[in-house]
Amino acid sequence: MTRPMRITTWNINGVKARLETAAAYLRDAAPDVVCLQEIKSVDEGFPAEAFQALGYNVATHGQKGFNGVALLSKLPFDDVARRLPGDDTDEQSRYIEAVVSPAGGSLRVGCLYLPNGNPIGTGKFAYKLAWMARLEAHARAMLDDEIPFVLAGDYNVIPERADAKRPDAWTSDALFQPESRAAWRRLVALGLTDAVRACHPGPGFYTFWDYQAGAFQKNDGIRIDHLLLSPAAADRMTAAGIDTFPRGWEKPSDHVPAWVDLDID
DNA sequence: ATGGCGCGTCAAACGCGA
Repeated sequence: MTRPMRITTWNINGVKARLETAAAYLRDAAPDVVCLQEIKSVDEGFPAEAFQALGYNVATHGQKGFNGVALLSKLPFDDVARRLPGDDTDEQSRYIEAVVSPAGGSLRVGCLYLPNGNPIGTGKFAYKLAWMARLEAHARAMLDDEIPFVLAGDYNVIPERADAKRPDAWTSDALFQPESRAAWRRLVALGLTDAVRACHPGPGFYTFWDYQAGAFQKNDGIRIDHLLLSPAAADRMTAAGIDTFPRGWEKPSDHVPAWVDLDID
């Protein structure tokens, strides 16, 4: 029995500040494909060599100071796209996708950093909702073309009350607004599978804990990093989970890795 | 209930995140 392909998403909150932490995790967990968000680096400043030394091919879509996403893959990839379709004026680096082709069939992997959207009632929240509509249209187009895919990243959406330790603390936050949650539900309703939720039905699974107020020590977390699978990808899912332990390391990101295993070797 | 952090930019506070 061959090892399944593991796809991991991780908002690392600054690739340079997190290089040692990320390398230690990747050496140990050895995911096949990694979607990184908030690299906070331009492409030329991304430490690609450090990841290549761990056996990864690297593609980045960086930006100075903020945002920025990257794809790492042990298998070669092609058809790299660095924009989410639907708005040619969007200057923020929040999306990169590529096609990886294990023996069992090719898979398109989209790595996304969905806008935070705070504070609500501003252009930032409108941008979040517009971005989600573009993501939905893109997912719909891939489904229409019968392309197997995984859309993985920091969605900045708390889907349900069970996805927060203290849901009432988030009611006025863009991450838990009815409009944000409705847009998430529309995405799922296309026929996509929330991998971690499908494998872990209960509460208490979080991917983010604020740096402040000892949130991690109190397990005062939220689940906002997700992997959505197309039907064909979901048929191949063997496991999914969240690796909480890097949050307890020195100089951690405020997010932790979430992953899915697909049997498509 | 409250206060509480960290990163990048740039060289002191400030924007931004969630």
